[in-house]
This record gives sequence, C-alpha cells and structure tokens, in this order.
Amino acid sequence: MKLPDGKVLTVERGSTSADVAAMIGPRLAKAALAAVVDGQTVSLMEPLESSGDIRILTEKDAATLTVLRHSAAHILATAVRELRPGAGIGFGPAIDEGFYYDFEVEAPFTPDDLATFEAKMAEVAAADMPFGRRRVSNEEARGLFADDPLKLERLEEFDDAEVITVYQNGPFLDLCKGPHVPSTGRLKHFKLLSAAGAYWRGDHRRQMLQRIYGTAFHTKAELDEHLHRLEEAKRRDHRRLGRELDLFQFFPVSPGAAFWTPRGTILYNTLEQFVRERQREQFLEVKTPLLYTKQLWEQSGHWGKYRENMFLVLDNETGEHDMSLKPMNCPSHHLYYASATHSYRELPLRYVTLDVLHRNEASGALSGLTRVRQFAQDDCHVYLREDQIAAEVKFLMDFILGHYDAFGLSSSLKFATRPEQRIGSDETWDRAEGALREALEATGRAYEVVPGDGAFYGPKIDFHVTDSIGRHWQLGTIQLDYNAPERFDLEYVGEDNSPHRPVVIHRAVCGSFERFIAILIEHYAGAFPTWLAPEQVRVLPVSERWTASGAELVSQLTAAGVRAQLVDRETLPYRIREAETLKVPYMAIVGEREAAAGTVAVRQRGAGNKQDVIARDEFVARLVQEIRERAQG
RNA sequence: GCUGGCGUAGCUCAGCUGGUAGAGCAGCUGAUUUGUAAUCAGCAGGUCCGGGGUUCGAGUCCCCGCGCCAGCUCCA
Repeated sequence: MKLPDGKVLTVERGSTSADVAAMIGPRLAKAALAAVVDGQTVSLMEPLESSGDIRILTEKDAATLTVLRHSAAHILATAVRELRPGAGIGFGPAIDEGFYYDFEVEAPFTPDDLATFEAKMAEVAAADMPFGRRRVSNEEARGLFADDPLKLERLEEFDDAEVITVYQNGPFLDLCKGPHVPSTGRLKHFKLLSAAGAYWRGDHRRQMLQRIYGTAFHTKAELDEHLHRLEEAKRRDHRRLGRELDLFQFFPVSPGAAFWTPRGTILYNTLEQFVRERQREQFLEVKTPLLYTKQLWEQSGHWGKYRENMFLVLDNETGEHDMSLKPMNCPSHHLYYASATHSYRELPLRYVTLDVLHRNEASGALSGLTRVRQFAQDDCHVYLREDQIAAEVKFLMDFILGHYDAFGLSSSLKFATRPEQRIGSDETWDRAEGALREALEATGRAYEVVPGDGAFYGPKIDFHVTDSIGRHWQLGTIQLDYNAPERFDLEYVGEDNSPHRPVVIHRAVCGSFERFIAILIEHYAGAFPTWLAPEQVRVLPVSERWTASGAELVSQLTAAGVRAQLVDRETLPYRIREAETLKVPYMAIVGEREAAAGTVAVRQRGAGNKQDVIARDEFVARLVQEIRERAQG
C-alpha cells in the first residue's frame, strides 16, 4: 500500500485500513476514523482488496464528518429500535448539516420522544460498540432483513454484480454501503433536532415514514457553534422581524399573500425603484394584463403542464373555469413581441414586467415571504438571435451579479438540465443545453451541474446567493427557451430579408421581490443600510421645549429627500430605546446646546452613546450622500 | 396536498387532573419636562381560531374545518 508521503507498506492479504493505521503508529491508529483507498472513502474495518494508494483519515479531515454523521444515523436507529422494537427502518444518510433516519412506526414521534432517543443514543455511544462490516449475497441479505419490508424493497434493486454489505453495531443491523467510524464511542457531540413525516423514497404516492433529524460534530465547540447559528437564524427570521419592525402581515383570508404596511411598502418601493433604475437603459418595461383566457395558456403549454399551479377563474358567460390569473409573464411578452415585425437590428430586445403573479402553491408549502401565492418577479424576456446567446448570457450574468453586489450578497451558479416533465423535442433540448453550457463556459465562472432541474421549456442557470450567516438562497435565473418561439411563431427579419426564429431567454434577478426582501431582512438582521431603511432618521428633542427646533430639522431632512420623523413623546431614554428596537439608522437629538448652535447630536444605530455633534447642514449633506451612494452601512 | 405540532388581549406568554380568564409590553388618561436602550400612577382591551359534540358545567376532553410552524412533495 502506498502512503501519501510516497512510502510503501507491505501488508498481509486480508488486512484492513485499521491494520495499516496501526503499522504507521499507535497515535494514528487511535485517531483514525476512516480511510481513503484509491480515491474511495472506506471504513477502517473494510478489507483491502488489492494494493493501491491509502490515506488514513482523522477528525481533521472534513470527509470524516460525513462518516461520523452517517454512523450517528445508525446509532439513532439503534436507539429507536431499542425503545420501539417494532419500528421499520428506511434510509438514514448523512446530509449537509447533519443526518436523518426514516422509520415506519404506528404512532408518530413526539418532541418528548426525541429527548428519550437522544439519551438512549448516548448510552449506545458510551457502550462503544464496534461497527462490523460484512459482505453478503442478496439471498443472505433477504434472510437478514426478512422482517424489514423497506429493506427488502431496496434489495430488489441490486443487480447481481453489485456488492451488498451490511453493517452491525451491537444489536442493530443495517443494509448499508458505509463507510462508518470504527465504533459507536466515536460519537460524542450530537443533538436530535426535529421529527417530521417524509414520504418513503420521496414519492408522495407512497406511505409516509417518520423522519428524525439530528446533527453531530467532532467537537463540542463545533456543535455549540452550529446550535448557536440555528438560534441566530431564528433571531433573524424575516417573519419575526417583519412583525417587530412592522413591515408586513399575513391574514388567514389570503393565505400566501403579503399585506405590506406603510414601512414595508417603503422598503418594497425602494427596492423596486432600484431595480427600475438599473434596468432603465437596456431593458423595456411593459405592463400586461393579469387575467387571460385559456387559449393563451394552451398555446404556451402552461395549460397542460402547469394548470394545477394556476388560479383558474370562472367565466360567467361560458360557466367554465377557462380563464386564469397569470403565473408567469412569458406568454404576454411573447404575444407582444409577435404583434409586430422585428428586424434583426433590434435584437436583443428585452421586455421586463414587474407585475404581480399568482401561483396556487400547495397549502403546506407556504412559508412567510419566501413561499407565497402572490408575488412579483423582476421578470424579463430577451428575444435574440442564436449567435447572440453567449454575449447575452454574459451581459445578463454581469447584470445579475452586480445587483447582488449592491447588497453584499455573494453567489454561486447552478446549471440545470432537462427535467422529466417537459415540452419540446430532444433535438431542441440538445441544442439549448449545448448553447447555454457554451455561454456559461465562456464566462469562465465556476458552476455546478444539476441534472433534471431545468424549467419545463428549457435549461437554466440558477444563481444561489449566500447571506451574512452563510445560508444559501436560490434567486436569479437565466433560462434558455427554444420552445416558446415555436409555439408563438416568433420571427425576426434577417439580413437576408427572410424570416428567422429568435431564441428567448427568461431572466429574473431578485427571483421575486417578496423572497428577495425576506432575504434582505435576514441578511441585514433588520438593520437595513440607510438607503433601504423605511425610516432613515428619527429626530428626538430632549424635551418638549425643543420640539419646534426638531420639527425644523425634520423639514430640512424631508426637503432633502430623507425619510425623517419627529418623536417627542415620553422620555429621551425611552425614545432612544424605541428607535434602536426599530433599527432606525440615525437618531438626531436636539436640545438646548444644539438648538443654540445650529447643530445636532447624531447617534448611530447600534453604536451606543458615541454621539457625533455636527452642524445640521453637514448632517443633511452626509445623509444625502450616503443614500445616493447606497452605502452598505 | 401529506405527517406531526401549535392557535388565549395589538405583541410575548401564564392558566394544575373540566368550575365561564391573568401578567408584562404596546394603547388610552393623568402627573412628570426629562441629555443617550424602558419615569410613575390609573384606565381600557379577550366571539380563549371557527363550527359541532360530550358534560350540570369546556380555554381545558372528542370530532370536523381554517390558519401558522417543522418537514415531505413542489418551487421564485
């Protein structure tokens, strides 16, 4: 076996990675959690099949966290089986932030059960049961899992050539390809987080299992930090801040549709204004109807593929639900494009609509502002020649990334290819995927491929942004569409004076204003930079004697376009606390000294009582500049 | 849509095994005129999510809806 430093160790046939670790040294043997053999992460107890490269992994290697979590899932299942002997077992993998295990049980788990399971897991870990690995034949496996129908179903899918392995720790046996840590004692820092139903194999037509989520780390510090991050996310939750900062509400009479308060409306309009300003030069904004007959949706393909997500409207004359609120803007843009003859010289032609859209989302899918039934996209459709795709994709990409930059959001790219449910021929898809991939490659940016995740009409590039606490959100998108031009018979007149088919690109930057605002709220934890803040300055006279002086300052600020408000009730400390709670960026305090000198004592949000006494004119000028520059604050 | 949990004053939450509701904040009124994160006092606020049922009696127990939350499915 060849070690990472180039040394070659000769071991007996049938040796394991654990043996290799022991030969290297006792310290490593003790710290070892798994190994990488010929590029494959394997369990230490796995026999080495042939000579090759080997590297022993300890908790310092990131890959072992996944192994630990996978083992934690088995330890959870061990505990559950111990306490609920009849529980059927589904799958139990490691996931991004932890692990889960699915169980088939009579009665769903309660929050109290989680605590009990967690305690039992600690016992299983303390018992330090070794994880044993064994290769079995399919027939033997069927015998071992005779009482586990879910495992038997999985076994049916193996073909004869595949290696089937089982792992056992103490009483618990699972069909599993591993790898696992050497023994249950390696699990020290873990926590069970939640329980919820999950369809067997993710199929909503199959039975629902009960899934338990948990997380595990190598060290207590990492676990604590993770739990702390979950708390922090809760603290920033836009639904909570939306209420506390008085930005929006929901009413049961309109599930999934936000009601924007005066403060929230300012935020919304400010964002919209920003979007309009950026796209003023290179895009053409159009307003289109909200309601259409099904004829349009039949032509676009939505009637067939998207109807269950559309709000259908009764037409009194026909007595049928053959009208619909628009769930997307594309068809209306196509309709408009097709209404005139276009020259190749006009292309690319970019239509944008910021209208409200309606999608009838499953009731259980609704969540705050991030999953709603009524929302507005900054929705653009570009009509262009095929030879313009690469340049256009680059242009749109820069445009989108520039938008995220303005908010300090970093992003990554995903390339999504044809889904199962789709329209258009395979040849068209080949062409679209090829063209989009080529354009993407040409930008030189890194991207991840997500097969089968494309829109039903074409492949897409999705933009995922990372917020200030490291969470990912899918926002913008660039989708290539060769189908719509066919369906809507779109044309342009080429240099050769004959008609040609344009290509369509669907583009959104914010995704939806609703979701984007939710992300901004959480990203800034409600402390918006001044240009976005619903209330930018709160003017606080020290006592009622200085109200007039404060009112004068408010007029001055308002005249300069700054959103300012005078608050003169209650005591000064009370009002300062109130303004801090509402996360108003600036407090302008006016008392005897300031009134006399024509100055203002400026207290900045979150800066404590480090105030800054400056001339009023200067204060106004500074604010105007900060707002104009859209400073990050 | 599915599984589970939750739903008490504008907000955050008490309310034991059934005996027709309570606090803090917010609101209103008054006193105080205040210099950097809550001045004091008083008052007013509730179809206990909605509808059925069990019971002498239901916020509390049962059933059916609705909404929200955690997930699943789906997705901007």
